[in-house]
Amino acid sequence: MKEKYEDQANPNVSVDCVVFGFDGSDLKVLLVQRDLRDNLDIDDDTLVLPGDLINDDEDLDDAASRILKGLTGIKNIFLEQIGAFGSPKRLLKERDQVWLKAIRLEPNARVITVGYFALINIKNYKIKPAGFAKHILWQDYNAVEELGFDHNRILNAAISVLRDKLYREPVGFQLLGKEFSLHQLYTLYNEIMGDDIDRRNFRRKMLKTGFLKETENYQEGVPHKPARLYTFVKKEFDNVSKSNFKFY
Amino acid sequence: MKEKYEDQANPNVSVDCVVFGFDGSDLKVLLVQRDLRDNLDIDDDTLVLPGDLINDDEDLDDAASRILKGLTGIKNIFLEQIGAFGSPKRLLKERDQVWLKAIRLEPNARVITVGYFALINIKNYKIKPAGFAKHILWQDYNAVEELGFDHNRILNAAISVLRDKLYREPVGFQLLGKEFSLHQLYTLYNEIMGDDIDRRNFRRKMLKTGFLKETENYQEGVPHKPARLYTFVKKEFDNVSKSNFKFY
DNA sequence: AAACTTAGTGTAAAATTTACACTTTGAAAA
DNA sequence: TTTTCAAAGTGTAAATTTTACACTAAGTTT
Repeated sequence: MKEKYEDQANPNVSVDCVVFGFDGSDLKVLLVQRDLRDNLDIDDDTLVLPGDLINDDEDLDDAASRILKGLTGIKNIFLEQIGAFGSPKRLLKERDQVWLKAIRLEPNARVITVGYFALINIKNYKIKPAGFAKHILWQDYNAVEELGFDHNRILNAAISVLRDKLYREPVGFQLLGKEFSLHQLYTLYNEIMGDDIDRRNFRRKMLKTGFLKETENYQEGVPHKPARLYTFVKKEFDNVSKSNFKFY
Repeated sequence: MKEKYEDQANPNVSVDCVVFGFDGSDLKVLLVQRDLRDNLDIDDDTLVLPGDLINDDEDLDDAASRILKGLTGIKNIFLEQIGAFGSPKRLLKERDQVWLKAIRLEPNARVITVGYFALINIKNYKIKPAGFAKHILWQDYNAVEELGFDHNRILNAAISVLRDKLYREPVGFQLLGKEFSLHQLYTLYNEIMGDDIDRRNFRRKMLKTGFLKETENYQEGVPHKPARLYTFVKKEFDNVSKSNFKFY
């Protein structure tokens, strides 16, 4: 495995991605089991965020895109930087050291990592089945336990950023399909914010923004009155002065 | 100069600090003229943000603190990370290359930098005079022109973060002395937000927060009615649920 | 046809935000 | 000592936004 990094990887800087998805009722995070991913013969079922060292000629955003492309096959994912994580102790847990020694050319190098968070529509994009699939899982955000390295810390930072953004920018739409019902959007907000939003007020406020355009389509195959589907109109959002804007 | 970095510096990661100050009417940024700072015999009056490579055993925040301690002599400065800046082209301007070759052991190394922003009370802390002083200046934020490297980009990110924070958290107080008048606070908000805030509404809203405690002291030496001075009570802020809180 | 499930709708009260102008106080100038 | 200057300090009414709250409609399943 080691030669994988020989050419161009910068031994001191990595990128890790928190990929959020929403399955209609729960917030999910994409995790990988690193020993399986890396085909290592070590006893280690530790879950980690997808990540990698950056290449020396590669921008940070591009490194994150590359990783996500590898995982999902999708090129244009909503992706945003969270920040840099650089504790000198961030790689010192025992199992992390075992993994590093097994895979890195310079296992003792100081590595700082740059966290990204990505939002994808879990239904549209099946995880690329090739090779990867069995080492990757969508885990319930609330069920995440101890991850490798300092990845819990990165995940915490990501959820904060997500909540903050959800409140001020129309990012929630990234997690849903092109057309969605107001109820789906409502469930998403309620779940991620952990809050108890008034359904009627939420609906009114969302519609008032002007970012939602109603379509002529309705839910199908549901055992109750089908809801009208809406799409998100980005143009409208860009027009509005973003400052002071609150989403619910 | 080169030996300075030999021991422990990590050639691939640096930290740059945007230090904001407020002189009572204008927002200021701390800049350094790098050739003078580094005692280099090159013709280069380029201004840059204070920054340095990190040491290999040093956390990112600590590196930023170290830099600010060196500049100002103060240990506990309000300091927050902005994010990582890692374009592979960020060091390629011609004058930047000259500087790198003059000072770095590995001038061609890929360097990503982590931006920080700091708020200090410009009046309380004179810039450490020793050696540094003549290479350092407080420049009007609005008068900043082209800086070295990608530092304009970092500065832009910093001002966005500052505005955002000012709006939601009581960070403005970091820029003022322990006791301050409402007018000073008002001027600060008006200046940084570039906005035109109603004076009476601002006053009412600020007082209503409960974070301000009035003292028995008044301005002295001003050629008009002296204003009552207030202090900031952090305890109150921590009590309030921070979410949804808006400052003006 | 009845039961179930979610869709979809309006209003009144409370809270917040906005716009707006005059009097007070102390220092400096006349 | 009187006048002038500059900022301090103060209240209200109208508009807007937020909140709390409950029933009918529509389609599916039993």
